[in-house]
Amino acid sequence: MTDGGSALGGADASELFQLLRDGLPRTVADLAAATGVARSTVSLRLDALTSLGLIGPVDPGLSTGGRPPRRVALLPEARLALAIDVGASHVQVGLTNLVGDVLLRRRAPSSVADGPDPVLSLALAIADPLLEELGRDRDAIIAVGVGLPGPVHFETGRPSKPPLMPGWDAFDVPGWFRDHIAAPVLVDNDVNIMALGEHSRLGAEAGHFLFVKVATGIGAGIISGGLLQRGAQGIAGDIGHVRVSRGAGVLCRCGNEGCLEALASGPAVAADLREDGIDAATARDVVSLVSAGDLRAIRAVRQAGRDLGEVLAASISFLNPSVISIGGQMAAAGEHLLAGVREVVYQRAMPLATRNLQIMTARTGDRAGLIGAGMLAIHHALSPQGIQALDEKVFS
Amino acid sequence: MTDGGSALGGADASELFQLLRDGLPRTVADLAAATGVARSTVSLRLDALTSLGLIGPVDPGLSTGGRPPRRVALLPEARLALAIDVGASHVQVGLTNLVGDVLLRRRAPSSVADGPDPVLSLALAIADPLLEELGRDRDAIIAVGVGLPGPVHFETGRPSKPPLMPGWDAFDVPGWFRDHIAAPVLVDNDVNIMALGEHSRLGAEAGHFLFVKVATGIGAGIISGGLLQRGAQGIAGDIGHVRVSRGAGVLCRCGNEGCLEALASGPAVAADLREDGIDAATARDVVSLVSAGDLRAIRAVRQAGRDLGEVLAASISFLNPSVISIGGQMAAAGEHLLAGVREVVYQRAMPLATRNLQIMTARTGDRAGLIGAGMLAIHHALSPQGIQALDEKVFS
DNA sequence: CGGCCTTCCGTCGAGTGTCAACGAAAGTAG
DNA sequence: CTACTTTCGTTGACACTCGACGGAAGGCCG
Repeated sequence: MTDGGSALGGADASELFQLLRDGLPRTVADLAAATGVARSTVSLRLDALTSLGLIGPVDPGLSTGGRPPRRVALLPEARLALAIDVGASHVQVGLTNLVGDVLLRRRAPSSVADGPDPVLSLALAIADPLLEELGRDRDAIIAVGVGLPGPVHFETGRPSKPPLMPGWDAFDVPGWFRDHIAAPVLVDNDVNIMALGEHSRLGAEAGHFLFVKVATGIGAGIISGGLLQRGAQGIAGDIGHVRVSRGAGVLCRCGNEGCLEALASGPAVAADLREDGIDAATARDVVSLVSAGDLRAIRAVRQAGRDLGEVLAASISFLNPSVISIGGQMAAAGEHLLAGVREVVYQRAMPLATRNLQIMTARTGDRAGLIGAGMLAIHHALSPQGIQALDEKVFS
Repeated sequence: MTDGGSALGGADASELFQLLRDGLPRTVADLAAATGVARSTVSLRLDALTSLGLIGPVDPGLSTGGRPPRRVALLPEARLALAIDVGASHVQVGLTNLVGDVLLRRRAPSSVADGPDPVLSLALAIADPLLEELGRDRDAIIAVGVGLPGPVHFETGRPSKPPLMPGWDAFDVPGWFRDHIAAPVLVDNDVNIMALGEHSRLGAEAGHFLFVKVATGIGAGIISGGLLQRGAQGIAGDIGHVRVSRGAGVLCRCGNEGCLEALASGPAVAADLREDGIDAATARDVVSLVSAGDLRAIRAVRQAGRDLGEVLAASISFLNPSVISIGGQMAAAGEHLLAGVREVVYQRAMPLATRNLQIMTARTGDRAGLIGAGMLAIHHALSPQGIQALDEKVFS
């Protein structure tokens, strides 16, 4: 059966595999009950998956008076995902296992404005020593996830008219990788990637989830019904240029006035502080001041939280999320930003929508993007189609 | 094979059927190519579906030099869907065929505040003569769709704390029908239903769609990636209580101030006009005045459009829709309302998001809810699971 | 108008995948 | 150590799917 063809039984082994993707061990009887197929059939399909190397036996289950059932589970280290988080001034590269744990990661300065080839080459140059450290090679990579700081046409993996990334417009990122790694490449914008990363570390209660990145810009990623919502042009969640009430007369780099980003982003808060004679230029400076207990910085951050809360109150009415995570550099200002957000949200939004709503700072911190890039890659590679493609590749 | 069991071959006939749901005729070869299974197998499955009565032969295709291929298609009148649109003061009942055409419909005054039993009984009492008019009976009904003017827990079909519907809270609507019609019952809130109805009459370009109802209240239905987005508590799209800039000091019935609904709803515009000494009480009065060319009414409607546009500009940034339809009674004021909306939207929203965005009045008018209720019912009944359930029911 | 060609339909045997049953295996309890 | 319980791997029966084949239905041409 494995002679040049497929090892997967009825091609339904990939469906069975979906149950094991969470990494938890299961007995054959569990799987038979969950899928409705006979135990003997489950056994056959597990053999196929085992021969692919994706699953393996783990310690047997507890005996209930007879022979203890054997248990199988995903082998998390069977393959790796390569996660690449491209920022404006840095690139972060990591390797994750199949459940999304970041095994190794490394950051390096790199200007996205240098164009695709230098940045992606650097990312690969970082990845190789990481692979070596784990004793693996590029063949161990089952998929690549890439986050870029601008709008991306997800289906093709090409950036679409990114404002901050000269030379990247319509560049075929998956095509570039094709010469270097024989694995599928998924590309999405950095906020979506971070949303996926943070979402993956929350429980199932976060089925309707909003991730907000507050840094140099402000953006959001929407996960609804377990799916990332990208919108018609892939720019859903672009909340940085929604007008807020405090914004009359405040000009934004987008050419409009009163945008959220012009009031609540890191540079905007820093500019506010400079007007008070405080030396601050970036989000990082603001966070340092807040950490140091500077009252004026705290007040400014809280006001930024209120501005953000105004927009989030509207988004809560639209989307009715159950969890909102706030990440990005400014999230390091922690509770002060959130206090402002909550103040306005609980005043403005409808009680039913806020009753079970959690608003919190992102748990994943600066690893959100990397984790998300890994999750995006893994999600694709371990999908039924991905498993079948892998099967055809292995038994070619 | 049909002796007490299932007529559907490998239970995959229901998958094949999905291709035929659009009502277009297809040849066996078409279907074989589309599904990847052998022509002979397709033939067998079509036999099973034919014996269910859902599909049938239509005029053969054009010969390409040999025997012309036979073609099969959905029989749209094989079954009916019962559509019920419950409004605050009226109930509208209709019968649709399997592609969602409304065959007959009737409206009757009915106060939703009378409670579930009187309203639903009335709906059935209207439905029976309609059925008779078509020469059918209740057994012809394959599913029931119900729209209610308040939040609904979709999975269970129970209203959840509706403000305007005393006696309906947590009422088991599908359970009520169980004694009267042996068909699945789907319940959703009226705005979602209208969104489904309007969406079904737009082309595939409306994959990311926003429907806005402007009447006594203001609400929205979101369809993203082809799926209706209901949010964590099923109250997504509740945009009536988002604050707008013109709202300082304007009290809303929700207890807050500055809500969109307090400025741009039918009653709110009517109240504005009364301040100018014009006799107007409801949305209907406002629309009449606009139709009559009353300049003050036109100006008020346009201003309401601007207020709405402010909220929609934000929603465009969040969701990045490709089409926005505006329905509800106030939509009858047509271009004047839209002019205000467009004025603000094109000023505020980002160019990329508005570049390919269509903003229009709902094509389906006051039939939106009815069509949507029918589509909801049909969508469920003709899904793979629905077809299998039907099969088991017929060949029990 | 009849013969020939093209294309499609229905049937039938071969092959494959799935299932329930059965005996062997691997534990626990006394 | 024996009896009992539970699970595992195998195996033959059965159902489903596929490709092939002969017949059927229509167009084309002499």
